[in-house]
Amino acid sequence: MPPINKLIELRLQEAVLAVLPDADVASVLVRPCPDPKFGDYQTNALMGLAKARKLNPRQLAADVFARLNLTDLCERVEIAGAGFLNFHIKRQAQVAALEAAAAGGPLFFEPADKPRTVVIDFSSPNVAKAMHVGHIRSTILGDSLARTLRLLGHRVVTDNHIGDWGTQFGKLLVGWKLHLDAAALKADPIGEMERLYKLVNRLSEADPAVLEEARQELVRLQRGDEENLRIWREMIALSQVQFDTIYERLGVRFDVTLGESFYNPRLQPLVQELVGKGIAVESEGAKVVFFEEIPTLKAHPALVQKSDGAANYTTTDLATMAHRLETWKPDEIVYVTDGRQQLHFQQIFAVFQKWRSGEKVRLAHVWFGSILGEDGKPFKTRSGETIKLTDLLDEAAERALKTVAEKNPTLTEAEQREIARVIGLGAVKYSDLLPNRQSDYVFSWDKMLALNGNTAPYLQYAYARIRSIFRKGNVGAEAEAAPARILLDAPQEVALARRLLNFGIILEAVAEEYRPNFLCNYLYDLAGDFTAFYENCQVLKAEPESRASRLAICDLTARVLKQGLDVLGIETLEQM
RNA sequence: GCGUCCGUAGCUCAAUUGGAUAGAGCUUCUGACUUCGGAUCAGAAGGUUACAGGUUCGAUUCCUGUCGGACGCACCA
Repeated sequence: MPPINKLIELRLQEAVLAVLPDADVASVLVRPCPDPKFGDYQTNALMGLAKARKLNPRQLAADVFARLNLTDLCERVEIAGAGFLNFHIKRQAQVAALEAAAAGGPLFFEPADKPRTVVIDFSSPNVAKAMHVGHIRSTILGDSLARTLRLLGHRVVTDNHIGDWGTQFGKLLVGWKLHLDAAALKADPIGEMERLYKLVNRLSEADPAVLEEARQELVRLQRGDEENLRIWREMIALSQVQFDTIYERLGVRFDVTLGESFYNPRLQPLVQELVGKGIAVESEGAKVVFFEEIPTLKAHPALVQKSDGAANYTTTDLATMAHRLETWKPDEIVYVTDGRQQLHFQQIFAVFQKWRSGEKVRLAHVWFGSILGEDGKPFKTRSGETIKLTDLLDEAAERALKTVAEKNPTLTEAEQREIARVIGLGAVKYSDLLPNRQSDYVFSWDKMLALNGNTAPYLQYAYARIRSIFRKGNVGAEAEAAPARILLDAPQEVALARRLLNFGIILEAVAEEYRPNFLCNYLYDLAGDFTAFYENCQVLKAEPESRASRLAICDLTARVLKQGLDVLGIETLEQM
């Protein structure tokens, strides 16, 4: 059975169409009430419709109300305020939904009726550089969006667009050929490559001849010089080992990893095509696309070929789009990058409009703000270096370990370490996903690892506490909880049930707006509702019928918490 | 100069097509353990949503202006 809100929504849309046959009912949605005193669900869409048609909103609400038959689901439906419809769900309908989920049915969400194919481009680290804190938001956000869309039944292609081509390889090649420390490369390949780059960078600042040499090496690489290609491929391979290690640690998976260099053969034909179609024109020796018709881009033409004849990242991104369209025929391509690239994406989307105006694909730049230090400046080490991702994850686990050892000293050290790993990783991920992605946020170990407030450890604790009930009561969750009849007596039980039922609405909002923070806030609210239930409703010592019902409610809550955290890429623990 | 984003409680942050009384945590104060994990919970205090206008039945949300901040603006990606 579809979720209750969907059933109401469908019938509401039918009723609206009966009253206003030409209305666009896609925007006629049913939402949870902000305050339970209004009911369980509401719609405010009728006021919007009335406004657009200059109708009296209360009258429209009354007309729609007259066509609505919800007696099987709702105890009552009210017209309220300026034209809200408030729906009070029958207790029995809520119970039926809970029992269906407890009996193994879907967990308060259903697969999309129109599955889409979505390519998600995120993480995008650079060859020969350590992944640092700047990569974390893209990686975590992109992974979470991919997980959400997959759970909702969409076809998702995660594509890691590695930075494996560009001018930095001139300097790297000079360094590799003249200054390579083989032992250091073996011990720490990334560290050695970073050292080489910095070294040559310094040398070329002092000596123009070094800079020229780097330029020459780059040209040789671009022309296909055998030795340079070999070295370049080795740098990529060494870097990929590092990427794989970090992604495995983070639990992030890519379906496809194609570096920028993969698209090199397509660049010149692409430029020719753009010029041939009159989309790109020559300007100051370069090939440029102008946007006279777009006010915000009028002053910002896009360069697709530099005056030296080389393509740039705009060209590469366009070639990448073409490849993705041919390969997967996506309904949607999502780019998860920081907000500083907004102009760039406006440009390539606008070029794409001119170039492939027939394509229906939805292009989305899902951008995010910066991570700041406690001083409000970009997050760096004390000495001003960028913070390496491995160091960050190590420190998270270390800090978590201190707390675990203190709170739970009876566990073995191995157990403590595993718990600390999960908590530390969860804390880092959650603190990245919780803020509205477009705002900058201040990085704080103490806040993300706190056991109070809206944090991953708090949610993991809520989960562990539920699991503890089943351990203590010596009941297997499945065995005892599944067949139970559910009773909603205490107000805390009703509130918790209402929250559980809204899981699917939240998942859909996350997928629609690309905002996992909606889910974070939902899970925190859910944990709060559970705690109120936990404080007020005895489970194990309740009368048999009530006990079985409450165990089932506990199990459903645990499952939603686990599923929700999983969508955020965060693991749960049986004990912590 | 132009553009994008932002300005919400002392601090860090929320707020679901514009929606009903703007919510949390931290901090401060007051309480709650013969009860399932006190790694918890309850209560109190804290607001002219930067400012001034406008649109609307209704604005943190949309429009205009001012102030303040971050970021970006053709041959790096």
